[in-house]
Amino acid sequence: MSSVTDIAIAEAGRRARTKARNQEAILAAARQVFAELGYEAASVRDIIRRTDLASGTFYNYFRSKEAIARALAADAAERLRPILRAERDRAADLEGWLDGVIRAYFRFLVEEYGRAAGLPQVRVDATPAQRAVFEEVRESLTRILGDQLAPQADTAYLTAGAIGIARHVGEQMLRRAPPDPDGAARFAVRLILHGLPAVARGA
Amino acid sequence: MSSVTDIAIAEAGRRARTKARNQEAILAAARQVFAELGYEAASVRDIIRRTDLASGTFYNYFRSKEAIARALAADAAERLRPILRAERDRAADLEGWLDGVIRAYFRFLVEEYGRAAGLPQVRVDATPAQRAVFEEVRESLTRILGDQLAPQADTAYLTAGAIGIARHVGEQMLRRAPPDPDGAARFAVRLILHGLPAVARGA
Amino acid sequence: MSSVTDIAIAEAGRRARTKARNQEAILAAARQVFAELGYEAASVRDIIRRTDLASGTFYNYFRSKEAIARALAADAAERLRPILRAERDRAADLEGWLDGVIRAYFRFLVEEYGRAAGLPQVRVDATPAQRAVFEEVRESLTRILGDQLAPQADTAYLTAGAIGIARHVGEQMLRRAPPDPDGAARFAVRLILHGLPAVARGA
Amino acid sequence: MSSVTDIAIAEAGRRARTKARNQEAILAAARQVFAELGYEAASVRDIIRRTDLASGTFYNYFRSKEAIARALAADAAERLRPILRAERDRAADLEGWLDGVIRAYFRFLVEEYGRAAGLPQVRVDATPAQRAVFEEVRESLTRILGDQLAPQADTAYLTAGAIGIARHVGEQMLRRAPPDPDGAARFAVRLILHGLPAVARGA
DNA sequence: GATGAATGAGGATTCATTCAT
DNA sequence: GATGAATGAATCCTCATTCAT
Repeated sequence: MSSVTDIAIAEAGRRARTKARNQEAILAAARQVFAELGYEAASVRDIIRRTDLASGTFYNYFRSKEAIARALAADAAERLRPILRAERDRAADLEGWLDGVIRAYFRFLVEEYGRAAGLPQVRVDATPAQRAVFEEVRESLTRILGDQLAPQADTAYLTAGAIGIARHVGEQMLRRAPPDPDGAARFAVRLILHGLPAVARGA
Repeated sequence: MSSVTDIAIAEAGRRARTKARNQEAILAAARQVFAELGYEAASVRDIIRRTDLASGTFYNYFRSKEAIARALAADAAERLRPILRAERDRAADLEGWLDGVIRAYFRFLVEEYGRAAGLPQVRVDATPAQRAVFEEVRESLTRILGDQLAPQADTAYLTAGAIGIARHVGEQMLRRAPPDPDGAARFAVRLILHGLPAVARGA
Repeated sequence: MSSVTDIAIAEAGRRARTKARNQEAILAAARQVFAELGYEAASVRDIIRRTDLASGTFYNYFRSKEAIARALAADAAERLRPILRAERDRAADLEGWLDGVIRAYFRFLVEEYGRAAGLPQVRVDATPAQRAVFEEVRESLTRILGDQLAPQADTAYLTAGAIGIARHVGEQMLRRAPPDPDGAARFAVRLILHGLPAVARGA
Repeated sequence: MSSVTDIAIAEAGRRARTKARNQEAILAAARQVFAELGYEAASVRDIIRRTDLASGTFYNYFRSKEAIARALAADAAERLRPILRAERDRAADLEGWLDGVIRAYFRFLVEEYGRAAGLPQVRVDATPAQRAVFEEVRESLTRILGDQLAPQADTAYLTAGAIGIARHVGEQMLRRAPPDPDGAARFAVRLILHGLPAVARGA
C-alpha cells in the first residue's frame, strides 16, 4: 500500500544484492591476484583494479589485506571440508574414499585456479586451513585403514605422502590445457594405492 | 727484513677470513629469514638484523635482495644436483636409486633448515632450480624404469607424485626433534615403491 | 530531486580544484627547489616540505623526481617557444626581433624565478629544451640576417654569443630588487647589436 | 756519509714525490668526473676509481668531497687570475685586453676540459671563484674603458654580457674536434667589440 | 700513508589504510 | 555505501666517511 515503504523495501533488496555482488567480485579478484603473485607481492590495488570499484571500497568489505586472505582460505576450507567429510562417511574402502576425495579436490582446483594466469603459491602446511585439511585427511585415513593399520605406522608421514602426491599431481594437472581432473585423479589414486611401479606400467 | 711483508700477508689472510665469515653469516641469516617469511615478506633489514653487521654492509656482499636469493638457490641446486647425478649413475635399480636420492635430499634438508625456526616457503615448481630438479628426476626415473615403463605412462605426473611425496614427508620430518632423515627416507621410498597400503602395514 | 546529483557535481568540482591546486603547489615548490639546489641535490622531500602535503602525495601527481623535472622543462619550453616563434614571424628586422625575444625571455624569467630564493642552475646547452631553444634561435637569426650574413659566418658561435648575453644579463637582472626586465632587455639588445663600446657609452 | 741518513733522506724525497703524484692524480680524476657528471651526481668512488688508489686514500688528501670541489675551483681561479691580471696590466686598449684575456681563457678551457668526455656543469655565477672572476673582469673593464665609460653605464650588465659571450662561445668551441681556441677568441672579441651585425658579415 | 671493509644516515619509491565528501 | 586523494611508515639501495690493520 505504502509505495514509499515498497520503494524502501525494494531499495533494501537491491542494496543487499549489490553488496553481495561486490563482495564476490572482490573475492574473485583477490583469488586470482593472490594466485598469480602470492600474498606478499599482491597489493590491494592490484585486487581492486580487477573490479570496477574504488580502492576505499575494499575496506567496506574487508578489514585488511590479511583479512581477505584469511577469508579466502576459510572459504576454500569451508568448501573443501564438507566434501571430504561426505566422502569419508560414504566411503566403504580406501580406494573409494581416495577416489572421491582426490577427484573432488582436483575439480575444486580447476574451478578455483583454472582460469588464473598463475598458480597458487603454496606455503606447505602453513595456513590454518591447510593444517585443518591435513588433520582431516589424517583422521579419515586412520579410520578407513582401520585394523589394516599397524600400530607402529606413522600416520603423519603417511598423510603427508598422500597429500604430497595430490598436491603435486594436481599442480601438474593445472599446467595442462585443458586440465583433466578425472584422469589426474585416477593416476594419483593408483599411485597412492599401488606405488610408482604400478603406475609406470601404464594406466 | 720481511716482517713488514709478513704482517701484510697475515693481515690479508685475516681480512679474507673475516670476509668469508661475514659472507657466510649473511647467507645463513638469509636462509633462515627466507625460510621463515618467504622471499617477499623478508626484508634486507630482517636479514642483517640477525648478523652483527650494519645494513650497508649487506651490499658489500650481495648486489641486491634478489641476488642473495638467487645465490642461495644456486647454492642449494649446486649442492643437490651432483648428488642426484651421482645416484643416477650408480643406481642399479629403482629402489637403490630412490633410496640414495631421497636419503641425500632429507639429509640436505636437515642440514639446510634443521636449525631454522621456520620452514621453507615453497612455490611449487616455480624457481628455475626447482624446475631443473624436476627435469633431472624425471629423466632419471625414465631411464631407470627403462622398459618397465609403459609407452603411455605419464612421466610428468609420475615425477610430480614422487617429488610430492619426498617434499611433504621431508617437511614432516623437519617438524620432529630430532629429525630422522634416514627413517623418513625409508618411509618415503617404501611409499613410492609399494603404495600406501604397504606402508600402512608398518615399517 | 537532483540535490544529490548537485552535491555530487559540486563535490567533483571541488576535488578537481583541489587537485589542480596541489599539482600547481608541487610544481611551484619543485621549480624553487630545483632552482636553488639543482636537480641532483634537490630531494623529493625538499619539494614536498615546501607544500603542506605528505611525501606519498607527491607520487599521486608525478611518477618520479625525474618526471617532474621533465614536466617543468617541458612547461617552460612550451611557454617560451610560441613566444619565440611569434616574434620570429612578426619581426621585420634584427633589432625588432631581438627586442621582442629578449624582452619576452626576461619577463618569463622574472615570472618564473622572480620569487625564488635562488637562481636556476644552468647546465649550458645540456637539456633537450635548451638545445631546442638554441636551434630555434639559430634558425631565426639566420633567417633574419638574410643576405647580411656572410657565407663563412659561424652561426653556431653567433647564436652562442647572443644567448650568452641574454642568459647572463638576465641572470644579473634577477639579482636586482625589483628586477627590471625591460631595461635589461634594452641593454642586451644594444650590446648584441652594437657591441660593448656602444653600451659603455651609456644607454 | 751516514748511509742510514742518506737512505732516510732519499726515502723522504720519494715519499714527497709520491704524495704530490697522488694528489695530482686525484685532482685530475675529480676534474674529469665533475665535468662529466656534475658535482652532485659524481661520487667519491667515481673519482678514486679513475686512479689506482684505494677509496680510503682519498681522505688522506682531501677532507671531503666538497673540499676537493673547492680545491678544484680555487685551483682554476688561481691559474686564471694571474693571467687576467697580467693582461690587464699589459693592455693598452680594450681590444688588446679582450683579445689577451679571452684567448687565455679559451686555451685554459681546452687544456682543462679538452679531453673530458663531458663538459663542465656551470652554475652561473654561483661559486666564489666565479664571483671573483666576475669582479675581476668588471674592475678591468671599468679601468680600461676609462672615460669612454658613461657615468650611468651599467657595469654589472656589461660585465655579464662579456662573460656570457665568452662562456657560451667557449662552450661551443669545446664541442668541436679539434677545438680552435684562437679562432673562437677572435670571434668573441669581434662580437664584443662591434656587435653581432659585424660578426655576421664574416670574419 | 695506504687499504678497503664497515657504517648508517638519507634518498626515491610503494602501499596498506584512512577519511572527507 | 562509494569514492579516490592523502597519509606516512617501511622498503631497497647508495654513498660519504671512518677506522682497524
